[in-house]
Amino acid sequence: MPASDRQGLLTIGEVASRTGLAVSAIRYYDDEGLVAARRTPGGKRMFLRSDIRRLSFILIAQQLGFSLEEIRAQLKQLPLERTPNKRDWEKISRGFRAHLDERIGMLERLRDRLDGCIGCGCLSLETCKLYNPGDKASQTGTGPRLVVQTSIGETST
Amino acid sequence: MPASDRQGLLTIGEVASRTGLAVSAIRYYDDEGLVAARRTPGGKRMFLRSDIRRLSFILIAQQLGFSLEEIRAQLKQLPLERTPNKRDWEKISRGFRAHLDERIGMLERLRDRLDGCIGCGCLSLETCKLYNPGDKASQTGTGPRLVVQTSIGETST
DNA sequence: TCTTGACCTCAAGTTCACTTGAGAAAGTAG
DNA sequence: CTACTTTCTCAAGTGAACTTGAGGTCAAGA
Repeated sequence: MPASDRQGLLTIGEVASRTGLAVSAIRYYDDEGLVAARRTPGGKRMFLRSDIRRLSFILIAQQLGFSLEEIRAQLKQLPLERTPNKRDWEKISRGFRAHLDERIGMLERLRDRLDGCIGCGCLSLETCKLYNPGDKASQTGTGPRLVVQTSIGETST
Repeated sequence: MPASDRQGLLTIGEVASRTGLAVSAIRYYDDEGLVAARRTPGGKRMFLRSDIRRLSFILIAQQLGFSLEEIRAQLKQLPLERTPNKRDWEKISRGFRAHLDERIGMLERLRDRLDGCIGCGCLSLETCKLYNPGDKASQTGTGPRLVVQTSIGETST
């Protein structure tokens, strides 16, 4: 029997063409636990329609610069084995929105600073404190710490 | 003679502690042509003070998700061998600001879309057209194309 | 002069997010 | 049943952005 028998489940190829993702990428996300495909007796992956939503979320969050690790943390709030409901998604999207706001704020702060620097004609990132408020940045940590910090590690809710 | 003889030039170690970058990273940027250190007769890298500015720019732009390749393109507008002046930096920072605005706009659009989805309680990324306006995204290109596209490839000025 | 620390080069290793390839099995169309 | 497409696993490769390590040099202080 063709596609009608499969209880609304989708093959990896179908999911690929629906999301625009490569089949290999979807397999990778499955291996990494970002989605949880079930299997046919023959061992083929079958996806819930709601998995498309998960994958969409992954794509968008990635575009925003979140790592798969961070995205995985967000998605952990969703049930893997049942279709997520309203409440489930609301929780995620609220947290996501918070991160968006944070990121927008960071870019705006940077832009405004930059405006100031253009205004004074220097773009002296040292002087304007856009970068490395304390000069000796190397003492404050391993990597460089900027004013524009991101961090999605902990959900601040 | 100690640091006073060096005509205002900085060693790689000094640059590292000033910028918070690892020495190895600075060497890498030098190899990649993102900065252009001169050398002492003995072969040691010496940097202009203005190179700190270049490196600061690299750091900030990276935080915003620009690749070294893209950053290199921006920095190409600066003279490598002389200390960049007001005008030089103004040009860069204006282009940079444009990219910031673009990125802020993209995030705001996404946030507003997401608000709508939270409002209707679905976060149906498919339905809400946040992602893949035409469903069959795979036909519109190789990778997934989102509403939130970035691209800094061509400077639109 | 000797020693120490900062610096050098070059090759190889690392992490992330995948892709590619080989070889095999599953499922569908005729 | 045959042919063909899709899918499977597993290993290895890719590119970006560095880091690490080995082995050697340079320069300033005791």
